[in-house]
Amino acid sequence: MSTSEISAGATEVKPYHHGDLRRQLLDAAANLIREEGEAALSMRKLALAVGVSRTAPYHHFSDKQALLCAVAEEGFRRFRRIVTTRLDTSEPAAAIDEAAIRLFIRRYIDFAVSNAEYYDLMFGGHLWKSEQLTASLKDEAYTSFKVYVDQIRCWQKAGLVSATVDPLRYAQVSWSTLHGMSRLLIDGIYLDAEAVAAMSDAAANMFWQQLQAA
Amino acid sequence: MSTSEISAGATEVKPYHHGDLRRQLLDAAANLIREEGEAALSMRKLALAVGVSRTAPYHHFSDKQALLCAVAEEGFRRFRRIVTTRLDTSEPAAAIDEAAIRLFIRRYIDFAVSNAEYYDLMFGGHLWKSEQLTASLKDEAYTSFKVYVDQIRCWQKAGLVSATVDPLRYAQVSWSTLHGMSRLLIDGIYLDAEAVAAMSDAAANMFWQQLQAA
DNA sequence: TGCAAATATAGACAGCGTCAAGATGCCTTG
DNA sequence: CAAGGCATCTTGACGCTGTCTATATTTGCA
Repeated sequence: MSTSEISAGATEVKPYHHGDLRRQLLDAAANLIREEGEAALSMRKLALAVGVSRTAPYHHFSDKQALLCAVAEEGFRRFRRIVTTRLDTSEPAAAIDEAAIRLFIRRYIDFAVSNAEYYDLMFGGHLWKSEQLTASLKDEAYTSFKVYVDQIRCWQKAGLVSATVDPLRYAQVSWSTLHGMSRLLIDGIYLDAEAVAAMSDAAANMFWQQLQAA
Repeated sequence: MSTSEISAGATEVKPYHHGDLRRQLLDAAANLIREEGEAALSMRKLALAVGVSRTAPYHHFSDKQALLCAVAEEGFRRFRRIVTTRLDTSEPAAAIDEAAIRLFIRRYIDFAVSNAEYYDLMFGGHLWKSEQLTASLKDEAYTSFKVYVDQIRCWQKAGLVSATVDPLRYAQVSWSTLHGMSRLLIDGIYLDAEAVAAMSDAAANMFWQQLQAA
């Protein structure tokens, strides 16, 4: 029973050239990481999962690292789409109160937890320490942060935030909080899933208080 | 030129039984991780570095995981020694102000950054998600956190901290901030080493404000 | 003295990332 | 329509990894 015999009977013929490998590799990689953890991802398993030989992926990604970078970029794309919707629904820069911050925090944490396989790659040391990360990825990350800082500057100019707040420092510290909560949850150190909402709200309270009077 | 000939001339004889393997493995592991990163640590390189055969370490640690757990435990021991000195120098629970918090934060961040090889293992997902981490390690971590929460409760009872603060939530959020800052620095995402002090102080200001009036 | 336990060793196996050489199909240019 | 370059996919190979098994050496206790 050769492959061609099977193919003749089946609807799928599986041509020599896959045609959509790059896309499918990225998706399969994200799935594998989500289900079995980043450590369990191997190029060989990945190739097997997609149904090609072990070295086929190397025609689309120079490296395992390059593949992981590409997955991370995908993650940043999703991240931007979710987090930048924080203002778009309401007025440009008019509405900023504790509830708005609460919503933003919940969105951030929710993204991190439910897209842990991407978040790990995006903000994990593995890629950032390697010096091999794509320039575009670096830009993407820095831009995201800069947008956050500028947002605060904007609120400050509009008199919605205390003038004594240093936007850069506030951004660094508050992002640290969000990142820390995300990491502790993802890494399984904070286990109490019910407490997430309460923690988020406590953080919102702290941020808001800081923004109002420093 | 056989080994025994060398030994005859040298001061070190290198007996069949090493005698101090476990200790030296732990130290060498920490050094290797510090110098080349956690990913670069292999049991074989470790054995080579200490001067024994590749399987010798398995008589002291059942697993690579078990060895990493032991290194992490060592880290917790150092951590406790450094961080719990926050009050011991001053009065029991009398002195608590922004300066004290600032000092505590700087100590925490400093430990994390200058002992990154331990911090990674102690609070990294690698060990915690694996379900294999030692019970004693888990206890050690939970105890550290509980001490932190109790400290705040104590201050609150003494009227040094606003009654509206929820000690548990505050502890969770503030630890998240410290952990987040540490991770971002260790992972090379926050590169500006000069900003660390400013960030720490900004965090202290935020914590203090929260503790005073919630 | 002798025997079990602790400790060290070499050998072997499957799995990993990745390089090199060869096979196959697609697309363009004549 | 033919030819041939190019992207893609394949198998083979190498050195590295964690760890199992079987064997050797040493220590310490009966």
